[in-house]
Amino acid sequence: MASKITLKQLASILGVSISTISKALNDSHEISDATKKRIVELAKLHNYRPNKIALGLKSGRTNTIAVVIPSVQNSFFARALYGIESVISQTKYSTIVCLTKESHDKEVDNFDMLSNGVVDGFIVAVSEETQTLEDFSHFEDAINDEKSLVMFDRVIDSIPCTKVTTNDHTAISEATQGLIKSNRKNIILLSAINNLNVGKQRTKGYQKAMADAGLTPIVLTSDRNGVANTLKEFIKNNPLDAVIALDTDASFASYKVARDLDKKIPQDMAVIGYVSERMAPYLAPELTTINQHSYTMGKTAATLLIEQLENKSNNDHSVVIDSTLSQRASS
Amino acid sequence: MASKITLKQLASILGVSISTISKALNDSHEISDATKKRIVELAKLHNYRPNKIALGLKSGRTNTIAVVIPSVQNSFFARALYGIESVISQTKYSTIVCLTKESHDKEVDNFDMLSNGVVDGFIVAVSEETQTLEDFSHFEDAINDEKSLVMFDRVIDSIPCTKVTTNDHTAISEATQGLIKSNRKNIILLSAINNLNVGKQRTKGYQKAMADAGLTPIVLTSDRNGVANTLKEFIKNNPLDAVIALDTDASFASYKVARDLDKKIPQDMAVIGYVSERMAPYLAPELTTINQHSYTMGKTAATLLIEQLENKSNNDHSVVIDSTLSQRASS
DNA sequence: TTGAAAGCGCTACCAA
DNA sequence: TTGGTAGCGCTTTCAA
Repeated sequence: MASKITLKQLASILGVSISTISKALNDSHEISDATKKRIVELAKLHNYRPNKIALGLKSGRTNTIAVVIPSVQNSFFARALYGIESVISQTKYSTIVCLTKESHDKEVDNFDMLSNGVVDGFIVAVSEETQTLEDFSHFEDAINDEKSLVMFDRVIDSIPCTKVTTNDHTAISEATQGLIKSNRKNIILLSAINNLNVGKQRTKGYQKAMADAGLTPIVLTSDRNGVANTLKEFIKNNPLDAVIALDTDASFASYKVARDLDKKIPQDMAVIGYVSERMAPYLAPELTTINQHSYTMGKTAATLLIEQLENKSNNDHSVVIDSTLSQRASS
Repeated sequence: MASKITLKQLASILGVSISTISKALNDSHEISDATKKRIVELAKLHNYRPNKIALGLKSGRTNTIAVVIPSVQNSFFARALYGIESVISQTKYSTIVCLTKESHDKEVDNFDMLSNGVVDGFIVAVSEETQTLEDFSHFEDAINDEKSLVMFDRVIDSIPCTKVTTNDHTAISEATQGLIKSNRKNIILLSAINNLNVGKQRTKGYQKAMADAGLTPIVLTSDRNGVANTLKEFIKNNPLDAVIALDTDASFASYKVARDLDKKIPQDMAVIGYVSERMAPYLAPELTTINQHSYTMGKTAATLLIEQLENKSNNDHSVVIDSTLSQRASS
């Protein structure tokens, strides 16, 4: 069946006016049941679907929202996206996903591209580069364009919009305190993401807890590939009885180094890490993690955006989702 | 700065006609350099951006393509998406990502929603339910609507469109043969994805290799959570010297069971699995994997779609990306 | 109960 | 070199 039939064509087939067709299909009371029926039947026969673009032009709204995130390979964002999608798909809205790869240019491009009539709102986790450059004009433009905007996880305080964050800082502080309470003294922090703001935030939580306890914080940073060696070199020359690993690579690397150097987890070396809840039980021993509840964060961000879109309430409130410690055998 | 300025407004500010503005902004030779300059300056001042929706209505094309995939939590699709995105973002096109969660309804909804003027083409990995129900009318409709269509990984043979697949069947056959050659006799296949067609395809490759060698194939299936126990129970009552694990959960579970039962990998039990190339080296011993080159598959699918979009060549050809064995220490 | 016409923002054809 | 106008597909007054 050749598709792509328009109101106009339908009208000429039936020999009625376009507006009659339009009204009938929208079940207007202005149209008699008889003609309504004829029209609906013909439309069904031809598999008529209203052209979304034309509707968008007319109404100024497209019922589409954009999710702009750095990556989808990172399990945090993958799961957050899942949460977002599960909310949006229950509504009349659909989702555009854009990946920035932490690039400011890409982020700006996406906003430019989508702001002009393509989407009604944005859910964004701000790219690293944008945070570094402190160039936020694309966000301001979007707000001026009367787009709804929700930031999650990576947020910019100075932009007036709804924000969904996690209290990472606190969670990691508490985790550190827990380690201290169980008599660990040489607690180091291992990170393959200290180029990222998130990494720095988490680091602060650790440093504060250590300082409060009168202990010296030690932060080991590296890139993804070098993280295992960085830790290994450190252990060879320094005492260590606990590691807090800031990301998946650092977490797995800690286990690898423990094996290589014949250190028992948690006896010789406790480990607390960031790994998806699905993965954690597969490690031996099972890894104690800091759970950021990515799915919930995504759902929350989406719910808030939808509310804003519907009420047009120019809301600018913040929600904090508590990160929690998932205690397992490694600490 | 209030945005959302239109040609019409620009025209009234400058006291010229809309078409003059349009032409000037498109750098038409019909317009004098002087007025062109005035207009471009004003446009820049007001941060004018053409309305994408209006352009779409006019041209019948939107320069947007949809990627319709089951999930993004699965590292295969996450990486494939990365490949797709890296190609698309080099072009004038942008990407809409839709997640079907293996649901036929969601897949059909997405196609319905996007076919009417929203996107120019589709890249799709067919959902499991669609394969089971064998209801492919949404693909046919899309083709009738003259949308470009590329399927990857999960493809439907009977639909005339470009396809990018992998020769999983062969790769796993060869892996099995390798195991046999190194004198493994009791090789079992472990799968948490045998509800999926992909799983069944892979299983066939294993079965064929075993049968060819005169060995009895043994297929252990389970869901994600039960997979470790399924293997454990089997080992307690049966001889086993190699495991081929069809998915990430089965792969990790094999390691867990080996630890629990004090089996050495690969001495007592060889393991070949499906795990992202990033993860494999973290396992002890490092896991031999079947690498599907997800990134390459994504890039290829996107490249083919773009070509089709540009040439309007109604291409219907297939590309096979070889899966390869990444030999590591576990086998 | 039905239809004609305007208009969403833009491009392109044809006149001036 | 510039401007008027039609039209993309649709909704929505206002008239008939």
